[in-house]
Parts: sequence; C-alpha cells; structure tokens
Amino acid sequence: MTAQLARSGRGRRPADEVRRDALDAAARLLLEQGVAGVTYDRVAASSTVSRTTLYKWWPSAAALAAEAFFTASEPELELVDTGDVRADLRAQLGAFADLMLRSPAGPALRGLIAAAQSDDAVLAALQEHYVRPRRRIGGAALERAQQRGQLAAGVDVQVVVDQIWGACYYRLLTEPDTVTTGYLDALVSQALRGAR
Amino acid sequence: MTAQLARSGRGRRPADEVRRDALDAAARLLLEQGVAGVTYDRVAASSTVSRTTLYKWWPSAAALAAEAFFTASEPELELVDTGDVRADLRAQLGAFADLMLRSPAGPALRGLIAAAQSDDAVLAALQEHYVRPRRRIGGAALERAQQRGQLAAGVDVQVVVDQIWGACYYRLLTEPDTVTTGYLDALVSQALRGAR
Amino acid sequence: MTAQLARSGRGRRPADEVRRDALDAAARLLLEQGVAGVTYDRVAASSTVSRTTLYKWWPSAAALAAEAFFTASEPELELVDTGDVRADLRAQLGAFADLMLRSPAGPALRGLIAAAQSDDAVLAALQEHYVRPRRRIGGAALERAQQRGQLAAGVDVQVVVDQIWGACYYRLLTEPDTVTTGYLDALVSQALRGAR
Amino acid sequence: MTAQLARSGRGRRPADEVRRDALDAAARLLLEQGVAGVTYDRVAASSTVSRTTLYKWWPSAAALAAEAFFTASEPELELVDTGDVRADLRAQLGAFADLMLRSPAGPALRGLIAAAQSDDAVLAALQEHYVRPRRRIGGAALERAQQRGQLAAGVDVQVVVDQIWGACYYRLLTEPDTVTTGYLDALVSQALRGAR
DNA sequence: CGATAAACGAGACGGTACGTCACGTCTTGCC
DNA sequence: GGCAAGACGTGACGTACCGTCTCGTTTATCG
Repeated sequence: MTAQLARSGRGRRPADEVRRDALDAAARLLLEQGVAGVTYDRVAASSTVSRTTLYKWWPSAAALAAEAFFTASEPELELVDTGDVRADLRAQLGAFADLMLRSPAGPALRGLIAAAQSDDAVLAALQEHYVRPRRRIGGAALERAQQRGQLAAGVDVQVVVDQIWGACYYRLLTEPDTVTTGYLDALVSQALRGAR
Repeated sequence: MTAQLARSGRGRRPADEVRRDALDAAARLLLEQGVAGVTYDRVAASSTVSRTTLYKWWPSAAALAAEAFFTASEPELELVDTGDVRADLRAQLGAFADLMLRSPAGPALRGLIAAAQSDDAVLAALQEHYVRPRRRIGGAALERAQQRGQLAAGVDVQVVVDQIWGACYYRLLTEPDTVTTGYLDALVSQALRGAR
Repeated sequence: MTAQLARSGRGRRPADEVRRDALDAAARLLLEQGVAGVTYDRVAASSTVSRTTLYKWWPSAAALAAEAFFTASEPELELVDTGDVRADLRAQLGAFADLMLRSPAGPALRGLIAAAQSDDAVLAALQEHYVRPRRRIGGAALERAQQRGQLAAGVDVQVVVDQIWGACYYRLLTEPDTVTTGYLDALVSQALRGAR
Repeated sequence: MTAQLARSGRGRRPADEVRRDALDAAARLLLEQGVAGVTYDRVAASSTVSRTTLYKWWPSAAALAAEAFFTASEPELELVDTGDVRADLRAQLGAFADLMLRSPAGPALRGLIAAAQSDDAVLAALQEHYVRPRRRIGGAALERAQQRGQLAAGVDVQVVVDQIWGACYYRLLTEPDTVTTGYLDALVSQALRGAR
C-alpha cells in the first residue's frame, strides 16, 4: 500500500492514446513552425511519446506532420450548393485562397505539398486525405450544374476542377502575391465560359 | 624546383571561375540526387570550391541548386508559332509534361518548387528565371492568337496560361500519374473553348 | 481443424526446458560474438524464450552469459597427477594458455572477467563456478606434492597458485602477446623454486 | 555598446583547449561513476565539447576515459629504493592494493582493464601508459637488487614482477575480498624466496 | 615591383536531427 | 498463473549537415 501513483511513463500504453498524443504535438508544431519544424526530436520533446515509438509508427517526420494535419482538419471544406454555380465556386475558392494566404494552415499545406515531392508517404497521404476528396467535392458540384444544364454535357468536370483550383494552387505556390480577388473572379468566369 | 605541378587550389582565384565550378558541381548533384542531394558539404567535396566560399556566395544550398539549374537550362523552352494556336500549345505542353515526367530535370524542378515554399531565395530565383519568362512566352503566343481573332478580345491571357500550365503543374505535383495524353488534349481544348 | 502444427510457444512450459533453451542460445551467442553479443533481445530472438522470462530468471544479460558459459563447460579442467609436479603444472598451464589464446572460449572468459568488474552477479558466478574450483584443483595438486616432500612444508599453496595462474591471467588480460612457451616455462620454474 | 561578449561557442577553438576540457569532464565522470558512466553523451553534456568533436578525437567512450585517467594520474606510482628490496616491494604493493581497494581510482582502473578486453584502443593505452611503465619500474628495482646480490643472477625479473603484481591483480579482479595484509606479505616473501 | 590586403582551401568546432539498438517496464492474449 | 509477443520510455550510439570560426596560402592590387 505504498501508493505507486506516479505513472513512470514506461511500459506499454494504449496505442491510440500514444498516437493521438503524437499527432497533437505534431499538429501544434506544424502550425507554429511549418513542416521543417516537425522533427522526430521535437515531437518527442513536446509530447509524452518517445522517438523510438515515432519511428515505429511513421516513416518520416513529414509523414507524421501530414497525418497530423489531415486528422486535425478532416471536414473543413464544404461547398454550399445554392443553385448558382458561379457564386458557389467563387465563394469556395475565395475561402480557400484566404485559408492559404491568411491562416497558419496555409504555410502548413504548402509545406506538405512541398514535402510530397520527395516523400512518397506524404504524397500518398496528401492524395488520399486531401487532393482526391476535394476533387470529388468540386467535381460533384459541377456535375450537378451539368445536370441542371448550366454546363455543356460533354465537358470533363475534372478538367474544369483543375482549371479553377489547379491554376490557383500553381499561383499560390509560385507567385502567391498575385492571387487577388480580381484574379479569382477571372479564374471562375473563364473556366465556366469554357464549360458552358 | 621550378615545376609547380601541384595546383593547391588555395589562394585567390577569379570569382567567375570559382562560381562556375560550384554551379557545375551543384547542377550535377541536383540532376543525379535531387535537391536534397545538393548540400554545401557535397558541393564542396565534388568541386574545387570550399564550403567557406559557398556560404559567401549563396544563402542556402537550395538557392545554389536553383541558380545551378536555371543557369544550366536557361533557353530550353521555346514555343513555335505556326499560326495554329491549339497545335502550338498542345505541342509545347506535351514537351513540357515529357520533361517533367521522363527526364532528370523533372524531379529537379519539382524539388525546386518544393524548396521555394520554405526558402525565399529559391522562390525569387524560381520566379525570375523560370515562372515569369515562361508565363511571358505563353502569354505572347496567346496574344498573337488574340490579334489574329482566334481568341476573344476581352480574355485575360494570363488566366488562360494558368488554366493550361497551372492546372498541369498542379497535377504534376499532386497526382503525376494522371497526366496523360488525353488529359493534356482536354486541358488545351477546354481552355481555348473558354477563350474563344 | 485438428492439426496443431503451429506450436505457438505460448502458455506455461516446464521451467527447466525454458532455462535450458535460453542458456543454449546464450552460450552460442557468447562464443560467436563475445559477451557484448549476449543481450536479452538477441537471446530471445534466437530462442523460444521471451524477454519477459529472461528478465525473470537473470538479473543481467552478462549474468545469463556467465551461467551459460559455466553450465556448458563445467568439467573441462582436470590436472593429471603423474608425480612430477613441474611437468603436471606446466602441462595444465599450457593447455589453459592455449584455451585462452586460441579457442573461442578465450575471449568469452576474458569478457566474463571484464563483466564481473561491474556486475556482482557475474562476479559471484565467476567465483563460484570458475575461480574457486580451479583454485582448489591447483591447490590440491600442490598439496600432494608438498606431502611427497617436493615442496617446503610452510609454503602457502594458494599463493603459489596465484603466482602461476594469477600471473598468467594478468598477462593474458593486459599483454596477451607476451604469453609464450618460454614465459610459461619460466613461470612454473620460478614459482616452484620459491616453494621448494 | 550592446556588448556581444557572449562567446557563442561555435566556430573553431584551439584543439588543446578542447581536448583538455573533454578529458577533465571524462576524468570526473570516470571517478564518480565508473567507466560505464563515461559516455559521449554525458561528457558532452558536462563540458563545452560537442559530441561530434568527441567522436572525432576518440574512437570510443572507453578510450576517452582511458586517456583521461592516464593523463590525470601519470606519475603517481614511484618505488622508493632504500636498499631493502623486500620492504620496498612490500610498501609499494601495499600502497597499490590500497589504491585499488579504497580509492575511487580502484574501480576506475578495474573498469579500464575490463574495457580493454573488448576495446583495442583501451588495451593499447593501458599497456602504453600504465602496464609497461609500472613493469619497468618494478623490474628496475629488482635488477638493482640483483646487482647488489640480493637476487640470483639468472632470474628473469619480469617473471618476478608478474608473480607479485600479476598475482595481486588477479585477486583484485576476481576475489578482491581476499587481498589482505597477510596475503601481500606472503606474496612478496614467496616471490623473493624463489628469486634468491 | 614588391608589400599588402583580399579571397580562397582546408578543416575543426558547437549544434540539431537522424535512424538504430538495447534496456527495463508494462499490457494483452494464449495456453 | 505463467508464458510469448511486443509496444512503450529512456538513453546511448555513430553519422550527416549546418553555420561559425581559425589558419595558412595564394594572388590581385596598389603604393
């Protein structure tokens, strides 16, 4: 009855608890310091999880950062459907550009896309939890518009998705200063004109 | 005791010679091992230039890699003007996608775009020596088509540039496997339809 | 679904079987890789015994190595008594030096003596299963010689034991290259001269 | 006048200063915690020297400990020559046994001899800075006695050295409790009787 | 034209991070 | 209940780079 209340920290713990701990710390570091700030060392230091365990669960620090990011911000992006395609797309695109340019999530996401160029695990996570879901949402909205007759029947909606969001991403990655309200307007108008 | 066979390499040397040496080594490393392979240490080891000097001339290893890349492949991309906009754009886009997907320059360029997300020097170099020149070339071709009446007068050609190349870049960075011949066809067609 | 082909190894097993298994694996590792090669992890990996069980039975990996060594090579050392003390001692000493210098048991034993300097369990095992038994055998031989009048009556035979084997051990531990045939001859002669 | 007196610590420093710093810290750790307490990590943490530098200068933590020990206690052991060999040897042996059994240097030295069994750099240092110098001193004393006619002419003094110190080392390493005053007396007497 | 200052090479130094290994602790699921 | 399997925190190892700093050498420049 000597009361060994003090949890030493060693020994096995529930995997979920450990993973959540690590992801929380990683998400915090990611938003505060960018992808480069998420290292195995720092995540271990700012959580209860040991480096050894981090290595066991994630193939790279960037992969950990990616999972942390996508776990923390899963739902985020919905596209309201008011019936007015142009307005809906423009609103969503504006919110997205705002996120990228004015919230800490922007640099984080840019950093993850960057990391994906040399880290297959990050690329896979990016595709699975980010790129493809958003592509589906945008595509679905355009398809609904197509069924309403607002878009031409033969148009490949995925191409239109790229011409709106892909173009925007490209500017955000290479010339972020040029992503203005006017540019976003033109982007949506031009894309819809081609699809009408 | 006249022969000074052993060129020690020490002492002052013409700056240009030194810079060229460093850039050559950096370019080689970049193409062979990617951006991450270009470190001050390795460039110094595989050239006659010392780390001290590298630090003096370039703010980061990635910046050195960028300059090496753009110096080595300055002219590269021209856009032939046959009068047939669609064909010209399609040809250029195809050559570009090929470069990105099937030559060592592809990973290098992807890596540089990635590095630019966390390295302002790289971003600046990328904009100055790569993004803007190519944007100008593409824009000029579209303007010529516009003057020939092949494109509507009010269209912002830079938006069209983004809808072709920007969209393509986005796929190359996030879902490279989906960049197929058919996709490129659709991209050009769709963009031109919107600009007609 | 009768066949229980897969012997899972789990569940309770006879303690002796488990211990023998562990000791066998430890002995193998000890002879092949030295004391440092005997770790709980490696013994568990190269036997059917789990780490949990190893920790339960042995206070340290070196202690396990020690027990493995002494269990495997208990009888080993006999000292033939032909009546000629000098020849008998010299023969035994030669065999011992040979063992230490030219068999895998040599490094193992040197390693155990080393481990004993910072591991009381190893020291205790070493004394009980190695040092004292051999000291008894050598002492008994010398006492027989003493009773035959070949050694002076007042001589402390344990001191003579040290002056032969102890001296030899010291050289084997600190200057193994200097343990030559001539040295062993001189050692025995000198010790017996002092004891005559 | 912001006074940037604060030495950043980075950059090159005189090699001797660095080495001395490291050796000081290592010596302290060695005496306080034994050989196992001297790790690259701890030496770096308790000195101004970085781990990288320690790895550059010493092949193993034990080798660093060895150099620290021998640098700190170079002269130590002299053997006074009063003309009475027996008394001189006995006095020196007593002082040595005392050092080994009752000072922090004892465990340190035992640990270094142990480390030498699996670390050639330690073995070499031990031989060069400890074993051979002391063997020379003891041998020289015995040779002087030999020239004075106190020892027989044909006796190999190095064998006598082993029979005194070697025997003592062996007991100190394997049965330290048995190294008593009486034992040391017997050791010297017995060895000298054999050499008379 | 010779002395001087600038630029260079070599490379050590304090750090941070990586990826691995072993230790000792602890939990879960078989048998 | 005892065992295997195996995850966990800890701490050490050895390596790669980074950015800083020192030293000695060589060369361009200027007195």
